[in-house]
Amino acid sequence: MTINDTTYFEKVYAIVRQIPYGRVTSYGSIAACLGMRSGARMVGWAMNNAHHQKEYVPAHRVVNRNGVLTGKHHFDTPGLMKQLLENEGLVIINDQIQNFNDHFWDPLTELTNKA
DNA sequence: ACCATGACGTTTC
DNA sequence: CGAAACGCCATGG
Repeated sequence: MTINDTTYFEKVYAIVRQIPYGRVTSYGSIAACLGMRSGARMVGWAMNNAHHQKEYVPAHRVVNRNGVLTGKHHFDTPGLMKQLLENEGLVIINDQIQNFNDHFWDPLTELTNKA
């Protein structure tokens, strides 16, 4: 992947790794945090590469804008993502996070305010 | 160098 | 309100 260093990939990983326990975020928010308007696809793509990273990336905490586990199929097992999220106290119904907005963690707001 | 694809998102029909 | 098309940036063939 020619991943030398300064790639948006690492930025995405950095954000995803900073997602608190029991919290979730969306690709678009991460993309926006990186400065991309609609680079959400790239974020998802980065997640795909996340599996290549030596450091574990809680990709299960990253879902689409609808709070749907779109990428669950990309995990080791289709049910792993849902299992992990439920393990964190989240409620998943039909591959969709209930009270998604309540568990939503915005990197822009959280990181900007705290950092 | 060009075309096709992708774990998304927004706008239009 | 529901579905479809387009847009975005980057990677792979």
